[in-house]
This record gives sequence, C-alpha cells and structure tokens, in this order.
Amino acid sequence: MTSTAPAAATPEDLLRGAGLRVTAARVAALRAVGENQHATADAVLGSVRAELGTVSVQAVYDVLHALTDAGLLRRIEPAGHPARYERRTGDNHHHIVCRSCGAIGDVDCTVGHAPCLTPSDDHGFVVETAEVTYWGLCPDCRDQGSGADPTAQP
Amino acid sequence: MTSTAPAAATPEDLLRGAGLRVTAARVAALRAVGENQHATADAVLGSVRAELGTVSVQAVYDVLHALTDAGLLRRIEPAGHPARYERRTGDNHHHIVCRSCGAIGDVDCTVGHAPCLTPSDDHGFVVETAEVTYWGLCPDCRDQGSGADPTAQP
DNA sequence: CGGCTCAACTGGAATGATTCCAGTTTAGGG
DNA sequence: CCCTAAACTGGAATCATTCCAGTTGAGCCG
Repeated sequence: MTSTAPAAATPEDLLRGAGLRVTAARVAALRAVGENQHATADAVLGSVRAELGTVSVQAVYDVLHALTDAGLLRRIEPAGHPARYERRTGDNHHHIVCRSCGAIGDVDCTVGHAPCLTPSDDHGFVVETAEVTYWGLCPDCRDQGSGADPTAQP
Repeated sequence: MTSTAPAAATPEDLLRGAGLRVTAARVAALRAVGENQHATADAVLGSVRAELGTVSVQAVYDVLHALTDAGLLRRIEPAGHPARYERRTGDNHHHIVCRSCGAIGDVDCTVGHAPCLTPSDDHGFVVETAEVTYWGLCPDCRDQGSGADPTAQP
C-alpha cells in the first residue's frame, strides 16, 4: 500500500473532497485507474463493467471528464493513440511512449524544474504549460527486435 | 552531405531529390503546406482542389503520408486537434498551441540543445526523440478574452 | 515514340474514439 | 421521505483517418 498522501484516501473520500457526488461508476473508475495507470477509456470501461455489471460507454466518458476536470485524474493523449488517464496529478511530470506497442512510462522532470518550459520566442503567446513526450521503445519491444507486434501490452 | 535543396528549390526538385514520383497532387500539396505552415489535411485538401479541381480525400492523405515518410514534411498532432503538417524538417524544433483557437507557432529549442531530452528515469525504454508542446493563448485570443471561443477559461 | 508496369489516384464504405441527444434514474440536501 | 439537479442509459452522430477494389498515369525500356 503506498501511503504517499495523508493516509490512504479512499475513492469516496477523494470524490467528496473534490466536491463531487459519490457514485458507483466514479468510485469504480477511480479505482480502475489507480490499479492500471495510463489506462484508456476503453480499459476503464472494461474494469468498471467487470465490477458493476452494466455501465454505458457515455457514463465512463462522463466520469473520466468529471474526474479530470476536478483534478483527480490527468489525461494524456499521445499522438496516434487513444487518450489515457492517470492518478498522478499536480506534479508536471512527463511521459515516455513506446512507438511499437504504445506502452507508457512516467518520467519525472528532475533536470532543474523547467528547462524547456520557457520558449526562446513565444510569438506573443501566453505560455501556460509545457508538455514533454519522449518516444522510443519499451524494454519488451526492444528485446523482441523491432517487430510490429500489437499483442504486447502491460 | 552537400547542402540539401536550396530554399528556392521547386516542389518538383524536392520530390525528385527524395526519389518520389512527381505528380500534380504532390506538387500542389507541397506548395500548399509551404504557403500555409501547420496546415491540416483538410486545409491541404482545400488548397489542392482549388489548384487542381477534383482530388480525392484519399489522394491527399496518401500524399501527406508519402511526403512525411520521405522527410519532406513533418507531421504534428496536438492533443484534441487534427494532425498538421509543416515544411520545417530536420531541426527538432517544438510547438506552441493555442488552447482557444488551436493556432500553432514554431519554437526553436535554444535552451542548450536537449535539456529535457534525457529523462531522469527511462524505465528501460530506449529513448529516440523528445517532443515539447507548449500550451497557452495566442495573441489574438489573449486580447479578445472572449468571443470566438467556445470553451473560454482565462 | 508507343507500350508496359507498378505506384498513384478515385470514390465509396468502414473504422475507432469520442460526443450529442432525449429520456430515465439517483444522490443527497431540505 | 421528497424533490431537483446531476448522473446515467442507449442509440445515433461526428470527425479524422484508413481500408478496399478498381482505374489512371509517370517514367523506364526497347
């Protein structure tokens, strides 16, 4: 049990703390993402259905949206892949994505705080956040050679 | 290698230099992206049709794919937006995207060469490239603050 | 310079992720 | 316990992109 936060906050507590109604779908979705970081909406749908029985596709999208807006989840969208959700919020960490199987790893930006985060020429834009995505090969795909093997998934 | 094609290189020369067949669709697409950096596939389709008359959707996607594979174009895919194409290839510059209208600007990474590009913990991944996306507001949207914006959140 | 061949193109249908919509259920404050 | 807004249902729609089967044309070759 990781007790990084003050005590092991239950999904229910997290929801209430964020001023959201506590519903079965939200609790299940929160738990699903907690157990499977970087889960896709589809994966969450699967987990939630396995736990609750019938849940509509829309409900899961609604829930993921609500939780993301409330700051309980963070959504990441690697180019060419469906969106994924994670529970690590607040810290602006980055991600490394496997070109072959799409697996994702977290990357803490320890190189100072924001090295790249101030563009040299911002074209008059007001910069709010900077997002770094690393692309490469995960250990599994690296070992298997470079086969386009869509059967691998963590 | 010698200097690649000079700035004044015609689309035809660029295509031949890349070992690609010279077709009307490719020439037109290359010119379209040249005149409208960060154009979407749809925008390119519009330009190409304006120039050539009837061109199929598939042809434009084929062309953009071929040109991207050949290194004549670079594709960028900001989360939540359709893919865009640009002619600045080779240098690993980055992009700033307007949250409000989706406008895109180029950002040269002058802060050293690759500050963020070496993750602190790579999880065993083989990192090939790093991609930085800045999110913010473009000058127009910043000034307006409201109006042509469906989901304003200043 | 006319033929040949395969890459390129046509047009229509399919895909996958996500959203819209109208009606029904339910959490939780009064 | 009752009410109301928020959440959920299920089906259809959207949007970018790709798949498919047949047709056209660029560029090489004799």
